[in-house]
Amino acid sequence: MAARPSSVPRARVLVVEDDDTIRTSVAAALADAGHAVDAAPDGSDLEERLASFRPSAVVLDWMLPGRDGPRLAQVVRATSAAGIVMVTARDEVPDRLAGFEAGVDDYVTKPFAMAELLARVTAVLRRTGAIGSVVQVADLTIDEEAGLVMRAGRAVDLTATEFRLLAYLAANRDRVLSGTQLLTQVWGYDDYAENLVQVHISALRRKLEAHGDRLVHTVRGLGYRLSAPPP
Amino acid sequence: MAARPSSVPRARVLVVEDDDTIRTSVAAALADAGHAVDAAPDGSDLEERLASFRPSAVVLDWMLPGRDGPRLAQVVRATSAAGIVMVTARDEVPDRLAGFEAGVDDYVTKPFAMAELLARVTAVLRRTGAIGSVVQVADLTIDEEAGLVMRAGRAVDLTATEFRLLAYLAANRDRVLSGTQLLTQVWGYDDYAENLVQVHISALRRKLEAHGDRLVHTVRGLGYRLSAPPP
DNA sequence: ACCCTTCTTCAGGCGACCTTCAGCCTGGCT
DNA sequence: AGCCAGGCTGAAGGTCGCCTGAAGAAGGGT
Repeated sequence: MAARPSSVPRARVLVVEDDDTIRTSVAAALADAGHAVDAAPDGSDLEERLASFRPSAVVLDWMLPGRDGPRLAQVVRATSAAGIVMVTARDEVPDRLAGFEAGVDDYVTKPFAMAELLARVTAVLRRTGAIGSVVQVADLTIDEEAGLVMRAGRAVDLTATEFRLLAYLAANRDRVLSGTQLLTQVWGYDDYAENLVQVHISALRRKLEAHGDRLVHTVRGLGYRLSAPPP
Repeated sequence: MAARPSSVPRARVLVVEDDDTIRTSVAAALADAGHAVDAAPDGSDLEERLASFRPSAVVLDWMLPGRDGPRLAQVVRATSAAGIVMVTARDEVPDRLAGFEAGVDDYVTKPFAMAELLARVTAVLRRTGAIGSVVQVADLTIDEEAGLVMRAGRAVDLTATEFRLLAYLAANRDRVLSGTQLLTQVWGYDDYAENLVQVHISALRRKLEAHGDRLVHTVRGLGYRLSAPPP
């Protein structure tokens, strides 16, 4: 297997599959793609594994001894934010619908190409935010993984808090986020701390909008929103 | 189209597909599922549609006249946070991989069951956290969660009170709401404050009907009603 | 131990928004 | 046509939320 570039993002992935051959090969492929992998033949100790291993994605077999796929999918969704990729031999439309109803993010039928499973797991990881992706808003570029922010081709120097604030705004671009929401999500505070958010928004604007239009919009009475300026 | 309760989860979905039959049926199915839908036969004006319609998900054909799927997928990812569901007739593993490399979230092959496409779009919407209560009346779209109001594809800037007023009218579309009712439900006032409501209705109309027909109708002696203009 | 950066709190000032008022308009009735 | 109640809207005052400079507090590095 070829050495992979060191820039490939890593995440923790849990594999639950009773077929030994499939389980080990899937686990090996995921590990080779740079992810940390945990594997189990059934879902008997799923809760514990979720709690200790804290996976960002779960590859789940549909037919399992003991509790089956749908039940387990609900457990995963209820107790973690992990994405779920269901793997199954059943390939009828009603089966797939049942899977999506149970809350899975993707559905792959056996036999499958390992590369495709990998691609789908990667897509789910990207979407759940487990992989820091590059976000672009107008001429603003935010590279979460590298911790880099650029505006109109020029690097912008942000403090740690400012960066987290901007990253959260970017992850929810075009949506209004209230002060309380920002405080809990960016700072982790439960109670509302006056104008803490205001001050940091202000600082962010000063740096971000030094050489460009307004990107952080305030929606009076509601909160703030990151979006491209109107033409 | 059947009437639906306004509490059903909804979002904005853009469909780009050159086959007229498929495009209209997909658009209809999505609309019937309660989503606000925009559709285009090709990706020529994709940027504009993304900027104005601000979809939370894009259903994208792989083979399109002009710029093709992968190119368009990259445009979507670079300039918006929308999830992407690729629809294609090509069903070889390398094709799928190319799709995922381009950054799509899911991949459906023709022919597909409409229910499955819906399920996959829903899964993507759920994962992107885009499901909220979106209400559409004629060419007016109200996204309560994002705090967004759009008329004929253009964002409308409302104050907090105007937004609450419109949201309440929309939640009770096609029903007449008295001044007192609006005052208690939107303002929380017990006593009737003269023409407070009138003034705000007036402001709402000025902004809403700047580029379109009348949507807020006054029913003399009874109150106001939000409904599509007669054809 | 000191300094420097960053985070947080405080207070003043400003502007947008809400509300009221007054005059004009519209539609329905006689 | 004329009248009248109800509806509409421009203008103005006051309030409240937001912005920002400045100073204190906390953490990290030398």
